[in-house]
Amino acid sequence: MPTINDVARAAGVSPSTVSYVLSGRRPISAQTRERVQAAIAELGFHPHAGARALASSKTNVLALVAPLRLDVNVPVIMQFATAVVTASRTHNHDVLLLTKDEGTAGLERVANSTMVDALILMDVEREDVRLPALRRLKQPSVLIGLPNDPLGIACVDLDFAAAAGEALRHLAWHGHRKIALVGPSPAVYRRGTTYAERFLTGFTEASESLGLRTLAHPCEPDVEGVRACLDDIDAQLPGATALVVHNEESLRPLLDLLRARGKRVPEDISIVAICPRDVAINMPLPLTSVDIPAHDVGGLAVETAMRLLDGRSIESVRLLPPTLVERESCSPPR
Amino acid sequence: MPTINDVARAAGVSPSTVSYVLSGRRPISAQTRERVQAAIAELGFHPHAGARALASSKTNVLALVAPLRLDVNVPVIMQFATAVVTASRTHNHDVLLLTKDEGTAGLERVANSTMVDALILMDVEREDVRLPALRRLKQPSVLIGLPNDPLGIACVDLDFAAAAGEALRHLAWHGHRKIALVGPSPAVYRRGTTYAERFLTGFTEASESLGLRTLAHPCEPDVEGVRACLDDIDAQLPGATALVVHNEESLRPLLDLLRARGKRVPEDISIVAICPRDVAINMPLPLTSVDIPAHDVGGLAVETAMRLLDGRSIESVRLLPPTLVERESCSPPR
DNA sequence: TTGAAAGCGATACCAA
DNA sequence: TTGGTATCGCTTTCAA
Repeated sequence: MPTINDVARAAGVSPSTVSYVLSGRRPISAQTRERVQAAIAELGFHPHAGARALASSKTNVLALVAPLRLDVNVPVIMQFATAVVTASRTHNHDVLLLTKDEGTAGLERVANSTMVDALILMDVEREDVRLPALRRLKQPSVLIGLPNDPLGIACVDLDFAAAAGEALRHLAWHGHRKIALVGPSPAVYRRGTTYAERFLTGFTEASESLGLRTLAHPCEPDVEGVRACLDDIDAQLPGATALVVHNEESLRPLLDLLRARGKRVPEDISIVAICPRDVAINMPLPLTSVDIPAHDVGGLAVETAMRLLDGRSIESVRLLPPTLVERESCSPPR
Repeated sequence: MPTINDVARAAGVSPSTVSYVLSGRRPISAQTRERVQAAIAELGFHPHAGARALASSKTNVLALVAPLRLDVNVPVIMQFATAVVTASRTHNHDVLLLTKDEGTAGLERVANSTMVDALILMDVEREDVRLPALRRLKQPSVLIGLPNDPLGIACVDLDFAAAAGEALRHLAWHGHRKIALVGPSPAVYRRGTTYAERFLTGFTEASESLGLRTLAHPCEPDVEGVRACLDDIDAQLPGATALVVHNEESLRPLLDLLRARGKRVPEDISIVAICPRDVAINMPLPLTSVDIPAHDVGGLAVETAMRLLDGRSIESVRLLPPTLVERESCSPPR
């Protein structure tokens, strides 16, 4: 492998000149630049990442901490990861993938050994034990999610409270007054990722301000769970004409069950789902939905990290406004 | 951040001694070791990854190239990734995540700039254009999958041909003679990942050697696709008493449809699925299945990379034997 | 506009 | 069993 010195020699310049051609941090005459670039191309020179990191104190690598369990919503996780990797590349950074189960130790390891310039964490919990450690690192971090006390750490996420508002407003506009929320499983609430409660809070508040009769019910994402959930809703909010479904995995069994019970969507019951676009589209009936914009959120996380790295200003908490897209699962109640 | 020199000074030894305490590549007296370790702990010393890489020509990082599209089987991809990261950590390596869409350029970038010691690639195609580039790299690579000409590159995967054999043998043992294969979508065959054809080949061969009447049919993984597939099977192999389903996403719609048509599983029709364990288990009816052992395959890929890195011998192609687990979807035909 | 040279922080060879 | 030190390949300051 040729080094910068080989290139310098071949081009008849000094190593520093080669470095400056590469980095553009100094004006170089067109002539010299061309000679250097020719030499680089000819020799097939590629700067050594480790040497660079050592000399410049920059790795051009971001750490991405993902929950690699299967009990969370895998496709959404994957979308975040894709977005983070893609966005990182546009900023000339690579991504080191860590699993959440390495916990605090993993973060400290990669940060303290200077493997990464910044960290991005997914699946952040209410009282996330990793936050104190993050605050101690010399690298900045960005959370995808919103813990109770984000002090000193940048956070980005969808505005789930507003998402609930959007969903209810849309249904209310159609004339629905009795609306039930099919929420995530109790396990999700217990686990302490705050998006579930933020959604619930938004749901409750919007319900009041819109003067609706509503019921919120958690739901296990299998056939039995959905059945139980629907039964409870029938019992506790009889005559409900619409559902807000904040539980991606429940959608299919839910639709199946409604069909089995002879309830047509949207004629007999309207549905607004909170889920990624492609999920909403690929249901038997295209669902009106509030998008979970994993791609945008991931991109924003990277953008935020970049700003942090070059000292630009950031908003410490950035919640993306939700977008509701009408499809075919909502109509006025009969 | 303290350096190795700080530690050396604090412990009253030379930097090289600290290095040897860290690496264990030289005998150190218990006394010295303790002094050094105390100094390390006290100062909170962490070796600088870049400096290490520069001096040792080892990064302790593996590249993992994943297809981060959503048109492939996302949960399985995720399982591979999890397995690779986890296994890497047990070998004291980290994982740099690349997307397949960066193509050959991405591989060359991270390899030539010495960001990684080895590469692991998923979603390898029959005539994968990346292979020639891989052969030119100074780092070794391991493929998850099996291209046409793997010459010089290590490959690991499930033995899909044997998996088909297992499935058919199990059904034949139950007494089935007319068996249809619900295969992946035509797009999968077209795309050129070879697992589909390897399975098909195994299916055909086992069918002959067992003297069965079989039909293989691709299947789009939505309701309409499954309906069309079942109709074709009814027409072309009337009286089939069992299905082998090598199409994870089709499983649910398939089961739904069979139920809708009044066909009970396994009383009226037996099913063997080829899919990850958890998918088979979480169906309405626990399915007898041949496991896709993503975790093992991922672990084996890392293991192979490690052997390659320290010059131990490897088998250039390693296909894991399939395991069939009996659950509740098979019985003798009526 | 360019060059010279001092680091960056480890490893590992050569000595003792 | 330990120490001294050249070396890895680049960046960046200081000088010209």
